[in-house]
Amino acid sequence: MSRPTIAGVARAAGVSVASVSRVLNGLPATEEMVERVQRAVDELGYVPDARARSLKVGRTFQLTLAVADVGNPVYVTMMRAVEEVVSAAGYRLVVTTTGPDVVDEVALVRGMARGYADGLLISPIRVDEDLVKSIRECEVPVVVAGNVPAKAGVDTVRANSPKGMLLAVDHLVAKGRRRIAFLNGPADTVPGAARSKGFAEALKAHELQPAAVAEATDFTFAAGRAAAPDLLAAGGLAGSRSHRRRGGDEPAPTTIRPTGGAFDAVICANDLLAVGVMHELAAAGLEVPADVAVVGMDDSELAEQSFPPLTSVNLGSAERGRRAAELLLARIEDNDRTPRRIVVQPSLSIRRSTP
Amino acid sequence: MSRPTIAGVARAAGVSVASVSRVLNGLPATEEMVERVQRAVDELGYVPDARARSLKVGRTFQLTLAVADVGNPVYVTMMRAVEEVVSAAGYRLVVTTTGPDVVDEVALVRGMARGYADGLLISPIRVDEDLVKSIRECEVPVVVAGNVPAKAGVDTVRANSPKGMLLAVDHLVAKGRRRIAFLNGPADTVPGAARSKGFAEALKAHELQPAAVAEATDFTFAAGRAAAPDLLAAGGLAGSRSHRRRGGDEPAPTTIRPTGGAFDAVICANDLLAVGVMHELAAAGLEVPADVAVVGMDDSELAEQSFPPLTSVNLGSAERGRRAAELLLARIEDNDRTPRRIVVQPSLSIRRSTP
DNA sequence: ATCGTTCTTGTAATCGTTTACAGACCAGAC
DNA sequence: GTCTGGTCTGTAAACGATTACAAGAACGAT
Repeated sequence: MSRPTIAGVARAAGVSVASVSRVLNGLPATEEMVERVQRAVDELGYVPDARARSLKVGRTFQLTLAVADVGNPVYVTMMRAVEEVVSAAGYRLVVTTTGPDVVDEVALVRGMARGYADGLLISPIRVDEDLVKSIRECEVPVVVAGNVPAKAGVDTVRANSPKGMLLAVDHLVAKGRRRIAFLNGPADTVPGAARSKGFAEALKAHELQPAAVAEATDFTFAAGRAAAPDLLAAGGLAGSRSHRRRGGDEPAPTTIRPTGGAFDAVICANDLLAVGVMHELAAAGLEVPADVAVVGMDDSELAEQSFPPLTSVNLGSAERGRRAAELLLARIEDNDRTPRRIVVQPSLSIRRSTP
Repeated sequence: MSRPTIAGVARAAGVSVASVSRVLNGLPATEEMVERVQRAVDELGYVPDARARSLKVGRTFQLTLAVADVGNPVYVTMMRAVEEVVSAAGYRLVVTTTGPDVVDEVALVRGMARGYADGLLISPIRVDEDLVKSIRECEVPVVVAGNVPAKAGVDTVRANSPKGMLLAVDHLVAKGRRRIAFLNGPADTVPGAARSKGFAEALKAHELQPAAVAEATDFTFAAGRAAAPDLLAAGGLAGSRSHRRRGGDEPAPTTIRPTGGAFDAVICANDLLAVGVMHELAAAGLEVPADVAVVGMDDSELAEQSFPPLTSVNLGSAERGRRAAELLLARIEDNDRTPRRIVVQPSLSIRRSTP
């Protein structure tokens, strides 16, 4: 036997479908009516069909969060924050994953027109013309967690990577490190580009030259490990298992060897890369932070789980999630409001991977 | 202007809605018809409404995966495997998160009757009568990744925790460890109960007594850290910063001190707990694996990311995800098949946290 | 008793699709 | 020329809810 419909309930209660619908939605009705309907509903175990309902009322009370890589712990922070806000507002949150390809994201955004959800929260890793276009034309409200051109005319919440980079460099310099290397993710991604620029600016602010720069093929642990040898080689540290050990708190020598020299600190574009690098540093016989200080970005749960715990730039992922969710709810409420562009300020979570 | 409907397309193409629907669904039509419809669709940017479609055909072509804790890396392994299988079959996967409370899970299962998806894949952390009942009565096919009574009459895919425990103990014993401690998660959970039983059996098989047992309040990193002091105290290792150091490969002394003695190995009910414990061991001045060997369970991405990399019991999360997804697809195909109960065999991923 | 309010309930249209059914058309066979 | 059979297309009825509108009931005021 198939599941009961509102017509079945109406029949069982001896009333009309309209009445059933009304009591179910809390519209005024006599006490007796409420009671009869309630009984029939309980008896049949009736549950209204969300598809039919949303077809009629034009809302699904679902929101979609699209993330590129479920394996990246920064998303769990963000997801938790988003979930909290939207569920408090009476929405269900469903998460879908796009691949690293921008075409998947475009397909997803276009697909929103099918009416899966009332809004979309997307954190694109790569952005191109197509994606911007699809977002602008999207049938449902979209907010982007990340950097997208203003002309897209869409609400955005983004991090301040350059400022975050500066915090990291400030900290390292204050601890006496001068030969700072940088491991980026793919530079053709939004965060990759931002962090690359930020790193250059931050070093310039301190009148330093980068000690070494490398680019991983992905924002993943494996890519971080794979890229580390290049970085070590560029820094003249490759295979230096016999690298001189210094006492923990003794400041690094101040002789600044510009680019190409050995480095005493490395900043990584996210925590996964940083943890990957730390593994390779250990394998090369280098100690963190004594020989090389390591700074990650995102301040994800992984940062405190790693060993040594990772000093990491907190780019406000929880706050970004929260603000983005709020923007989305506000836009669903009023689609004519002018798009906001929120920038969340970073902070530095200092842990033991830096002196 | 609102988004176009099939009627708008029909008007623009000068044909009937039925014809539009037919060409869109690839039913036979003349070449000219196909071409006219196609043109109108492209011109208007028409995208069919999934709600209306699924209301009529009774299928959404969506599958739901419900996980308890997005922060647990074991789920990313599983999620990836599930995603692969279901997307190959032409379904969208949406992920929702339940809390640690069984009432949330019951609500979710009941809610499936609203027609959000064609099937549900759930990995419940706690199971009670209500949950079993709600699963049995669920309107859409459900498969459970985890252990649920056979009388629930539902497809399940589960791990073999006792066997996995045995692999861990075998390995530790082979390396000369005899005083083995155990950090469990909450014992009132499905995995907690299974692992507790498995640990006891595995020790018995080797005629050993547990060196110490503790129970964390959750399967999380924080809970692992919080529970570690108890474990160390129970093992007489509390605050033993001056603990005697042994050479790395030298076997532990064979004097077996039964329960209450210091331990030289600890098995943790999942990887997060294990990493939490490793942090506390380090804080207590103990070295892994020289002083204490550590074994995790799940063999999640975190196991290889941790430092030292964590020896972990692979409970087959990827395979479980894959098999569970296949069962779900098969049941959607034919809801009358008799429920299968698949058990996935474990293996041991040996890394550097054990000698 | 009649009228006009107000409150409650039922009838039927609607949301955007799919699809059963019937009608139109055409070709070939007699 | 008529009939048969086969395509192809259009009309209209679902799917399961919400809701505008109308009708009926109750009740007090005149």
